[in-house]
Amino acid sequence: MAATPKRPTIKQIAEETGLSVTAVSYALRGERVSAATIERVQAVADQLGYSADPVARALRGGRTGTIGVLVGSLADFWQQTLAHAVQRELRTHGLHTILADADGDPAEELALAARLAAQRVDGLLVAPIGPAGGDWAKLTERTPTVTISGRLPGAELAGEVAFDQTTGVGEMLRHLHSLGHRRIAVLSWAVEASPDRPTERAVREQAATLGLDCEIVQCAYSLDGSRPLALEVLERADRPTAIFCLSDSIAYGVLHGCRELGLQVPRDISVVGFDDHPLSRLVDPPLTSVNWSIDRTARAAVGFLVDYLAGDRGDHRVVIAPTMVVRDSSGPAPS
Amino acid sequence: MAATPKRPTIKQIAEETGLSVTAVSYALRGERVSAATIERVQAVADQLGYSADPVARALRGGRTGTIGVLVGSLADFWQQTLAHAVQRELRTHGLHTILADADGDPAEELALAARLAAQRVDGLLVAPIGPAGGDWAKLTERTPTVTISGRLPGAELAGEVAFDQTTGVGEMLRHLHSLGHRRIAVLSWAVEASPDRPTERAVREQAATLGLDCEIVQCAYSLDGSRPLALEVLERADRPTAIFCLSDSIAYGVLHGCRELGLQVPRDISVVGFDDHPLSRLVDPPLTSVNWSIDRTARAAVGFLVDYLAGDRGDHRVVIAPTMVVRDSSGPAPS
DNA sequence: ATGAAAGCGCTAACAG
DNA sequence: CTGTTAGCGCTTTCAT
Repeated sequence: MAATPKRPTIKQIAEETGLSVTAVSYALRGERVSAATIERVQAVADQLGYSADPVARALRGGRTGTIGVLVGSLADFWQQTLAHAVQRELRTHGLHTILADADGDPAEELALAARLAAQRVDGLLVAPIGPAGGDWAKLTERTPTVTISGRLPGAELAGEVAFDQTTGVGEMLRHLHSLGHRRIAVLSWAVEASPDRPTERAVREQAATLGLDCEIVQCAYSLDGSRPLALEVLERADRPTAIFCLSDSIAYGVLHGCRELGLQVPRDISVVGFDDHPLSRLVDPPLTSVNWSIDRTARAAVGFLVDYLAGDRGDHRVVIAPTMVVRDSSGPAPS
Repeated sequence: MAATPKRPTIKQIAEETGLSVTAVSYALRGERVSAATIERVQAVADQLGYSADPVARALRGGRTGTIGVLVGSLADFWQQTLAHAVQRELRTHGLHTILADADGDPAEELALAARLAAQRVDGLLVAPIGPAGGDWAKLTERTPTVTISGRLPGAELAGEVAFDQTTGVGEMLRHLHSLGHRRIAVLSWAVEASPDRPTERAVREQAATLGLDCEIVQCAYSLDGSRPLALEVLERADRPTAIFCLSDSIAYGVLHGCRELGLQVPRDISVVGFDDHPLSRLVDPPLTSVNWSIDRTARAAVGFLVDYLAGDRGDHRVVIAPTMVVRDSSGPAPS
């Protein structure tokens, strides 16, 4: 370890071949120099096990072939899946991924994004937690950025994948309404940190229209975060007849809580989610949710960024429509 | 975007303050220079929104504060969770994470690890797919590496978190044996790519001891990967009475397949997993599995690396013991 | 206490 | 086709 047999450099190849570093640099990239030189250089490079130093390249400027992916919270199963899908999609374009996780803290997002940019990522894919704080103008000016379901104040975007939250929320609330539910608890994350999330606004508006009594409850992300809260909500005297979780991960925690309390879903209470994680059809009972195709989302987001990097400044915005998926976790309101 | 208002550099601060870059460099790190200078420099730095360029630092040498995390496949839910846990743990130590995903391809692992090293990560956390190929000696010599459940040929390790696969497999097979199962299909991933995985060896040995008829079946990772295969296995004339999945994600796909075929678990067939993903207690039926505490694993792995980086070359090896978790997906073998 | 200069590995003008 | 030179932003001798 301390021995540090350093990695081979372009300079060594230059010495070995008797060429200048410049010539080697070109040869390695197959430019300008003669075919014979290219071959000779390649041979030495292979033999030395040379590969260009990405850090030096990055410092010099130019593309790094790496994209920064920033997600709101990897504690959320759906976002885990999204991150994987995005990464996979990037790979099909020959791009590497650096994944960063704001871990539920909106204040952290800008700092993390800045750090990714400082690492010279060629572009940024951001799935923000909520209305992120800070001024993204400077950052997005220098680093092409595509957002996934969220806004970045001041940002100049290379692309945008929006989710039609209004329709999604509307369909779900109408579904619950049609089942006779009138008092509904809505579990959402990061409410305090970013109080004006469009999803919650949509909930309030649609609830008003339908005449529903919706209480929005702040909730930690994820399974373990939502369970204790769910217990609290479930044990109230005036327990709601349905719980609408703004992420399936939250719903999982609620299902867990229901089980602990001996509550039958959906007989005693309905529980629904909002992103349709792949496992939602396998949990007990299968979770009613709203699907936003992860594949389409990932493909669109990556496509926008790749197009942009290729110089295409076309129309880079798409709205993903929700697909309501009714399963067994929602049923008639108990009378 | 092309306008490129570059990020502030140390040089700009030097000009603003009338100092030399050297002095500024020291001042920013609070070294050598006078308190007054430090303050003056800080003020200008803050005002300019300066932060050190990590790329330049990396090129120069020295620590980058970033750790590379390499996992075998992010398509696997458990590994997603592990990655998150590790990342979180690193963060408590003030370390940043670059996450890379071999996506089920053992041949890719060494290349990805090399790339992370080239990015000047301070250390590497590797959860390999199976007996990885290639020679890790050179890499691990230069970059401190901790493995999580797996071996790296030739590697000189800064630490090792091993899983006691033998005991884990043994307990599960004995559990199935005691329920009367004799013909068991074992679904594993990456069998072809790395035929001698210790887990599978353990399966063969323990099966022989118990007199079980265990067939090891190659299986793509994850939910969607295992479902078609499961269907194939389930529709055989001589269907096994139990399916032992070497990862819970695989088991989820099998459960899905069973449902499609109208097979009741565990009445018609038992299905068990092997890593106890947090959702395994929530699926239908709750999955019998073997738990390797993710938190302990993450904490140990990160702890080893941090210790090592701090100069502590103590004993950096731990074996995580399995905890058998019997739930409802395993029952008596159908007669 | 501060500054000048070298260098990390690579690429890109600009010669020849 | 190939070499010289400069420079990306930072840290670190070595002087002053």
